[in-house]
Amino acid sequence: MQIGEVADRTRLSLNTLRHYDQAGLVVPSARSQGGFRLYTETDVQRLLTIRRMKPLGFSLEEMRELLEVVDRLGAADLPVDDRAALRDRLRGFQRAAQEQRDKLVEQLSRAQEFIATLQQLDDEAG
Amino acid sequence: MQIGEVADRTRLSLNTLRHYDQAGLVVPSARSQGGFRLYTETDVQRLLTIRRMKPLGFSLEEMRELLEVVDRLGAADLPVDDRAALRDRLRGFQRAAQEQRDKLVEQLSRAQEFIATLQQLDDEAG
DNA sequence: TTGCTCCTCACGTCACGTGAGGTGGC
DNA sequence: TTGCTCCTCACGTCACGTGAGGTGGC
Repeated sequence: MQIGEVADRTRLSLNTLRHYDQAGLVVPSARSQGGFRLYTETDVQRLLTIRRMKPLGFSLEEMRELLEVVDRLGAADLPVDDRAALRDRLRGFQRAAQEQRDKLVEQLSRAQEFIATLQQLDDEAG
Repeated sequence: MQIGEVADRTRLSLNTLRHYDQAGLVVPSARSQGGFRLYTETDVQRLLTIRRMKPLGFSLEEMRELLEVVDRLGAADLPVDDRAALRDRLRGFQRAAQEQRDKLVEQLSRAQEFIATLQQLDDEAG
């Protein structure tokens, strides 16, 4: 799949996709002879996951780490110690994600208040 | 009120306050002899309003414009034409705010899904 | 061959953050 | 006088956006 189709499917810009490639967040699985980025279905799923994470305010580097942890946890034969360490890191991300979600909820309700204030102002000006 | 107290009350950083000053978004009402920024209660209220708007993703310039419209609508003697024009601009901002809020709500639910996925992964790894 | 898609620099932008070096004010 | 708060540059950063000039591929 070329970058254009991926951009359409993920609603991410061409530049964003190139930026994620350069940042090592989602490196396309292959390149064509001419150097065109070639994405697999798995790559696209990864990008969609990233899009879900974005509102939680993680940096690209943090998202890269989280995805790495998730990938490695998926591996079949993993030493028990490694698995435990990975789960600890995963829990750290979980906590951060939940805190960020709580903040988002609060921001949303403040934004809601603000919108109500605008409405009131409009009514008054009528 | 000096910048430090304002930072505490608004939970905005010193740098952010200076940046808003330079951007013309909230210019402190006065300066001390020595050049210290002096904020009034009105300035602080303005900053709190901005904090409410921030999640809606407006640029500093757009927030500046919106606040100007709101301020000018508050004026007592305003030609009818001006008032109508200001209300039009206000409605534009209202629409943008509502759209942004809708997007935020959607992002939040996607983030929620993501958190659930993380939880599931953690459970499975147990 | 044409035209659409893609490529890599390189520089710009937005909203700040981070020192460095210096001064104000109770 | 001391120490804490504040000041202005100037440069850095993060996540991209925006051309410029060139090439790939059906």
